Amino acid sequence: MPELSEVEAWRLLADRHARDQRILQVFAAQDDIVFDTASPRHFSRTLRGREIRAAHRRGKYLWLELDRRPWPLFHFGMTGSLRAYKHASERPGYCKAELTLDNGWRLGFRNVRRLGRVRLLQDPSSEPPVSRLGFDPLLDRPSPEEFRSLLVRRNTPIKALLLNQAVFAGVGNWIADEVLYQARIRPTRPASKVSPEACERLRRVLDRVVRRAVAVEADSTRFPRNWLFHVRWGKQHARTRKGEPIRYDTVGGRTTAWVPSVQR
DNA sequence: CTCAGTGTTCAGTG
DNA sequence: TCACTGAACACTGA
Repeated sequence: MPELSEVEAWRLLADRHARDQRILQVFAAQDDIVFDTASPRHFSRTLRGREIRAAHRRGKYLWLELDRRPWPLFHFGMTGSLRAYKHASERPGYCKAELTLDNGWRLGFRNVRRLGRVRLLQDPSSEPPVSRLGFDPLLDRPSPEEFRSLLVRRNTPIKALLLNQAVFAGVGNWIADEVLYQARIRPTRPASKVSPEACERLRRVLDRVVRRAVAVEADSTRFPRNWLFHVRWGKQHARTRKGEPIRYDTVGGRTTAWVPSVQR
């Protein structure tokens, strides 16, 4: 699930439930893949008793600002999520970390495929991996010139460039397909060959799609009806709402849903 | 049983 | 060193 809008929705969830709350208890699963640097035991001991000041996000990374460093950083991988609930009995399956707060709420980090990560860092915003991220479409508003400069001298397909977190932080497979469809650009088009007009459409569409998805807290049932999102997994013979046939190809190493009659 | 998936990293190539 | 590609990682559900 986790692209920019989902992670932003979880940031809001964490911020609402945990801001100015003390961490009374920590559960950390025995999992040295998800806890790839700080051990579960070290994670628990470090966080217990701390107070949460705020939740932050950049790209697909989420971290908590505490009253004392280090701070926890979360990445959700392909199948992670964050949940809030009140009782241990509601702890979701594949829960890798859970914080119990003094207001009674619990925050649970779930990760089925174990491609997600939990780390402890002194200053997540200024050190890798967050410091290596490119512009974040929600936090940063690049000018047309700045945006255009991201595409020049790039020979990779525009779809692959959109997935590059060092360039477009937070854009994942569905956002990339959605914005290319709405901006009417072929996913395979080399980034440097995207025309200035198409580049400007892309900038505006990316801004609009991300803001809209965040405005409904990433609830896809509330995405506008004409978005490709709703039909992109219809698979064979899938069509847009207007009846345009959807095609599936691998671009940038990922399955790409696109509409040849619209994206030229 | 096989395969794909809302992601990232790293080895290998040019 | 840089840009880029494709496989590996891990596990569930179709």
